[in-house]
Amino acid sequence: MSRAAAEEHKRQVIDNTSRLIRERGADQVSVPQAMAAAGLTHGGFYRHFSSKDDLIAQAITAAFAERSRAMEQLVDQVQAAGAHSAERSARTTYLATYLSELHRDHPAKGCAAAGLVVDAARAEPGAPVRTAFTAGLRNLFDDFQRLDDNDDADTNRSLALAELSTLVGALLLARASDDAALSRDILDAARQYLNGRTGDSP
Amino acid sequence: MSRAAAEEHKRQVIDNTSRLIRERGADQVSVPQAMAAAGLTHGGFYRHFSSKDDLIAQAITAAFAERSRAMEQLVDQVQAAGAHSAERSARTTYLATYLSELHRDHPAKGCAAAGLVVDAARAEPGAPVRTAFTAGLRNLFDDFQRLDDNDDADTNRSLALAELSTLVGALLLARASDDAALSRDILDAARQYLNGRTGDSP
DNA sequence: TGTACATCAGTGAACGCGCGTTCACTGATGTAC
DNA sequence: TGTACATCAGTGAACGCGCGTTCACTGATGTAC
Repeated sequence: MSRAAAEEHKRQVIDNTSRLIRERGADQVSVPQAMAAAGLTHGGFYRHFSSKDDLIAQAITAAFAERSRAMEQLVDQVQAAGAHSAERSARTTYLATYLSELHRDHPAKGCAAAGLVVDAARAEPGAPVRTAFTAGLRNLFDDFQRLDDNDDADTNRSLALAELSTLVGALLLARASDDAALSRDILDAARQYLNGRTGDSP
Repeated sequence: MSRAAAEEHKRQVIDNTSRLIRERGADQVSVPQAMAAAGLTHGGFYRHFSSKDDLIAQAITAAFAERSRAMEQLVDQVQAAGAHSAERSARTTYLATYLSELHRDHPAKGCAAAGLVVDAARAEPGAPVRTAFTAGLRNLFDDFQRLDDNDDADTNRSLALAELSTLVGALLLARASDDAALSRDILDAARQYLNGRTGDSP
């Protein structure tokens, strides 16, 4: 195989792993599985990664990057669809998408913060997994804050931290609830709460 | 050993496991470890539990029950300390305690919903682990709602779902952030957000 | 452009380890008379 | 109250399994001349 092919294989392993870990958690994705997801056997793993932890950290970074690109696209789409107050509209769209049953039921392609927060929380301080998560999270806060920018940047940062906390908490609780009605109620309550806060409604 | 002693051993295994899984996650607590935490060897495990999953489900139930008792005590204390508007005060106290660095740094004795949400979310629908979590969560919502009861019960339930989502999300993100300042900012932002919402201040 | 050699991505077998679970056994507790 | 037996909580060895990691090997790609 060519070196370009090897690079492509590595990219595929990372991308597929970034989905697998959001769905099952890092512990439930083995090295053989991560390699198999890219059509490879496990033996060559250490040509690309220094350890399983190394792969997981890179997969976390990739998950946040993928979501950041999706967020940019959403903003572009809303702005292209015309309309003044495009930013507020992007925010409302983001909330609706984030708190949808689709997002709840498909963690593999979903929010990296929600999908990986516990894996990061349970890692040792200073571990690559944790620093990768923290960097991605900081980026997510910035992206989210940009959705409803206003004059007071400090207030807004604090607001972004709190609102994203609500999004992550609601999504996770909705995913864990083994009762369709309760699960939907949690998503609806969070959407109402966040929209009501700014006087916006879906 | 007497049968009473056996019962006591079982209780100890469940209680210790309920702390271990909140700290490390269910996957990171082995049957030998759970037994050792009660001073036993692993061989006798299946006299008490039908499987590891059975123990985990019971430990989840125990974790929620333990927290529910703590919440009752908090309400009693606030009410005993006198004061009209005792309920609003109980709410503020609960928020401050929940979003404290102490709670963030000690998941083992902390909120069961935050500590176990991902373990439940990753379990199969209908699995004992999930139904135990859901039952406990429903109870937690009820308890929390009672902290700031008002006339409109429906609005209040929705509010309780959203506010608890904020608490859980903020606590988890604060635990995962590998940066002391960011971690504190998240807790502070959520507390401000939730207190500002009802016009209450710490 | 063609040949000779070095590189290295990927394979598949193997390693030691801890997992959940099973089982034969022990001996104190509880029961029947 | 005392004796004989049944129960069963707990022990420790063992099981098959999948894990993360290592390694000798292969053969196509890339480099030097």
